[in-house]
Amino acid sequence: MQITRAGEYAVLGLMSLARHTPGQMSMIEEVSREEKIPKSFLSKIFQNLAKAGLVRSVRGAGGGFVLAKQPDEITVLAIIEAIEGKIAFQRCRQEKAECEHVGGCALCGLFEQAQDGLKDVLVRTTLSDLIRQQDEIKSHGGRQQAVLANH
Amino acid sequence: MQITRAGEYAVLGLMSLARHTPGQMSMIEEVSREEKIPKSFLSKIFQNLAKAGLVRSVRGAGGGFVLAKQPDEITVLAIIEAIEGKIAFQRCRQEKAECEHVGGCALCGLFEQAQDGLKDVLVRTTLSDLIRQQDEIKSHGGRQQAVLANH
DNA sequence: GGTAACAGGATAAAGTTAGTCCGAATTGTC
DNA sequence: GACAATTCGGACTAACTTTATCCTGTTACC
Repeated sequence: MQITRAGEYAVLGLMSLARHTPGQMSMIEEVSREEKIPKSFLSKIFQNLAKAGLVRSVRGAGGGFVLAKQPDEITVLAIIEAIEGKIAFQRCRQEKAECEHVGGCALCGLFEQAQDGLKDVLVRTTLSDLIRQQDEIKSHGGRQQAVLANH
Repeated sequence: MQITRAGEYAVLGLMSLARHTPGQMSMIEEVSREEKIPKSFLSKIFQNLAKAGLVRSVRGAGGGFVLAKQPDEITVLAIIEAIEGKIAFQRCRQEKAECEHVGGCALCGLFEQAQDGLKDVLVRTTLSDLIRQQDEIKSHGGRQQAVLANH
């Protein structure tokens, strides 16, 4: 029951892109150094983000990655699902509506609710929200609790 | 990002116990057959539930397992955490308040929120809620959507 | 003492995670 | 056109987790 590192790195990596001036290319090398993420792993992750249409990649000298959308149009849910696939707690609903266990479907219903609660939080937060929060944390010396910026 | 089978089996197994008259022993064998869960695996799971104090085990002939509390005192969260350990999405908050990634703590804060949203759903549902819902699903021929019994 | 039941440890196969490595393709520059 | 910079894509791997199974030991009842 954890977010994978790949998902975490994806969000951090995109935050790094978002902090740059819009349209400016960033190289894997840079982002990797900035966020302390293994370079070759990050490169794999960005490949998938490109496939998902969240970043645009440009090869060759002077190439790199740019956000494909505005930071406030990219939700954390979209990023995580791009890397980890659709969030799906329960096994049953996916294909058939009934499961073989006696109490199965009551449980599946509950898991669906739980999953929705989770998604709800992740879909309400965008890259720009995260960056704003991060700035606040930094400017207050990190002494305070996490800020709940979205309402 | 999934509930493990062990966690799922634990809930189903306890639902099975809860359907019996209070105080009546159930054997692994029975529950295993009823819920179609591998016997030896289920036995391991119940061992852990016993350690967590959710069931009482009695050895020897005529032994088995009984719920250690009333079904409405056992939340799904308690069951899942007994089997899978504390739900913890984020890595950072656990020990140190700061993480090394640049945008790290903003992200940790978000994950904490998401995790709370999830826990909230799981803690509001007890074994008896699940059983009630299951009865409703069955009595309506399973044609309807999952019932949201808790408010 | 025999049988029924859980306890607990060892083991194992399969799947997932977290990377690494390398050659190929693409682009800009001289 | 040669060369350097950079991503793309696939193969590979080591470690860990999940999902079990099996065997021996222990406890309780008769």
